[in-house]
Amino acid sequence: MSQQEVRVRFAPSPTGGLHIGGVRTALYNYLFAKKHEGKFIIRIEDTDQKRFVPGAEEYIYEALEWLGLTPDESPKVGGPYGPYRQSERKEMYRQYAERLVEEGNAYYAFDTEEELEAMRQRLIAAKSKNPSYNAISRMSMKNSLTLPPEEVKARIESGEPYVIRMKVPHKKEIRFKDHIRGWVVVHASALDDKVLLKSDGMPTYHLANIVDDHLMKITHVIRGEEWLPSAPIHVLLYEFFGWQPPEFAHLPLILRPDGNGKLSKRVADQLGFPIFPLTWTDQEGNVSIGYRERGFLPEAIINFLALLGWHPSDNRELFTLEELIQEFSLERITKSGARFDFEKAKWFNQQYLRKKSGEELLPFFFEGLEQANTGIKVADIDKEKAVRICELMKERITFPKDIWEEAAFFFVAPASFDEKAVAKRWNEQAAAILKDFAEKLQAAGASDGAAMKQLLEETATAQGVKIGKVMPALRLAITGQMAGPDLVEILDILGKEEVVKRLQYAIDTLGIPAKS
RNA sequence: GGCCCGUUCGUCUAGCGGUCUAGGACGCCACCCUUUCACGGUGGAAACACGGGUUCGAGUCCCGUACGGGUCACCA
Repeated sequence: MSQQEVRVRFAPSPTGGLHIGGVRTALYNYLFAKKHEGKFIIRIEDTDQKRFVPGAEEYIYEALEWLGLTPDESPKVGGPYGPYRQSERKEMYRQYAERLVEEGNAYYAFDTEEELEAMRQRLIAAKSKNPSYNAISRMSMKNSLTLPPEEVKARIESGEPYVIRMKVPHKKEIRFKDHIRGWVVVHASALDDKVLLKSDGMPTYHLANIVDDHLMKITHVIRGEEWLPSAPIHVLLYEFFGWQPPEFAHLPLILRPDGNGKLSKRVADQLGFPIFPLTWTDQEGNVSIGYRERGFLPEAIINFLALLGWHPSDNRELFTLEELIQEFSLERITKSGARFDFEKAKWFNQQYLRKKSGEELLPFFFEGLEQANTGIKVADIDKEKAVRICELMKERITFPKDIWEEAAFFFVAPASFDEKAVAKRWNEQAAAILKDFAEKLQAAGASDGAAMKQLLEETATAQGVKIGKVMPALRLAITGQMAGPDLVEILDILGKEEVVKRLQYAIDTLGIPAKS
C-alpha cells in the first residue's frame, strides 16, 4: 500500500442546527485526520433544495470554529478539490449517472408517484417480504429496461420527468470491512434500485456521496451508524465505477438518557438540556439554546463527546484537543450506542472551569452581571477585585456565568438573612461579640482580612469564646447566608468600611437575642 | 415485518482465554478536612442479559434465545 495522505470529510446537510451527534462525528473525523497528519474537510450536502435553510451553513462553520475543529478545506476556505458545496457540483453528477446507464449498471425510470405506490401495494398484497423497486419488480415498471429504446428516447426528448436508478444485481454478496464492526455482509437481493439522479437533475445522497468522496480523494468515511444500511449501496457503486472504495467506520449512535431510541432535539428539549452547540433559531422563530450560551466551555464539550463512545488506552479522563489527537484511534471506538449523560457533561465543564485563571473568567462574570439586570454597571466594578472574586468562586460553580449569582453579595449588601442560619448561629454570645468587634474595628486603623480576623479573635478570646463560635455568625452578618468562600478573603475584598457597615445593619436588624 | 448492528455497575466504560474475589469515571451514600458551602481525601453500595457449546479453563471464542437500536423516500 502506498502511503497516501489521510483525507476525511464531515458532510452535513444545512437543514438546521448542528445536532450534538453530528458534532461528535465531526470531532472523530477531525481527530482521525490530525492523528494521521491528514486533512479534515467540510463538504456541504445540499442536494435537497426543498430542505434548504438559510443560515444553517454559516452556523456549522461557527459551531466548529467555537469548538476548535478547524477544517483544512471547506466551501468557506476553499481547497484543491472544490467546489465543496454539492449544489455547485450539480452538473458533474449527471455524467456519472449517464455513464452507469451506458455501462448497464443503471437505467432511466419514468414511473409516477402513483405508479410507485401501486407497485408497493401490489407487492404487499402478494405478501412480499421486501416490497421494493428491485431486480424483480423493475421488469414490470416503466423504465428503459422494459420500454423500447425509441420510446425511452422519445420520452426523454419530450421533456418527461425521469430519474436514473441503479441496477442492483439480483444475486451478489456485498461485503466490506468496517473499522468498528468488522466484516459486514449483505446480499444484493436485500437492496433496492436506489434513485441516483432525481427528476430535478440533482443527485441523491448516494450518488453525490460516492462521486465526491472519490473525486476529493477521501480515504476514510467516518459517519454515524444510521448510514450502515446504505453502505452496501455505496460499495456497489464504487465497484460499478471501478473505483477504490474508502475505508469505513460507522460510529455508534448517541442515545437518549432515559428510555429507548436515539437522542433527538425533542427529547433534549423535554429533559432540559441543549442539543445544539450554539443557540439556533429556526424559521418559525423557535429558539434552541446552545451549549455555549448555556455556559459550557468548548474544551468541556470536546472532552465529554470524545469519551462518549471512545476510550483511551489508559484511565485518564481529562484531555485537551491536542492530547486527544495523540491518543485517538478508530479501534478504540465502542460498538454499542451511548446514552447521553448531561450530568457528566457538567462535571467536565467544572473541571475545565477550574483550570481557567481569574482573568480568563472575567468576561463570563461580567456577562452574568449584565444578564442579571441589577443596575450595577460593569464599568463601576474594580477589575482587580473582580479577578480575585472569579478566582475565589471558580471551584464552587459549574458554569462560568454563575459567578455573578454566587458572588453577588460582594456588591449587594444583604437586606435579609437566612432564617434557619439565624436561628442556629445568631445567639446572644456571638451577637454581643460581633457588636463589640464592630466598634473596635471602626476605631482601628486600616485593616486587611487577616487583621480583622485577628481582632475578632482577640475580642472573642477576651470573653472566653473560641473564634469558631463567632465566625459563622460573622459570615451570616456579612453575606446573609451560610454558603460561600473563605470568610477572611471576603473580609479582605469587602474592606473595613463595608464590613463595619454590614455588621451594624445586621445587629440593628437581628438585634441581640436574650440569653437563653 | 425484512435486512443490518449491538448487549459488563443507574450512566460512560476497561477487559482483546487463565493476572477478574471484574478496574476507572459520573451520579448516589458515609466519613474525614473545615468558621459555612463547595473543593479535596478516604471508604461504600452497584454490572459480565439468558441458554447451549468449544476449551484443562470463558466477561473474553462459536451458536441459539431474549431484549435494545438503526434502516427500509426522487431526505441526508
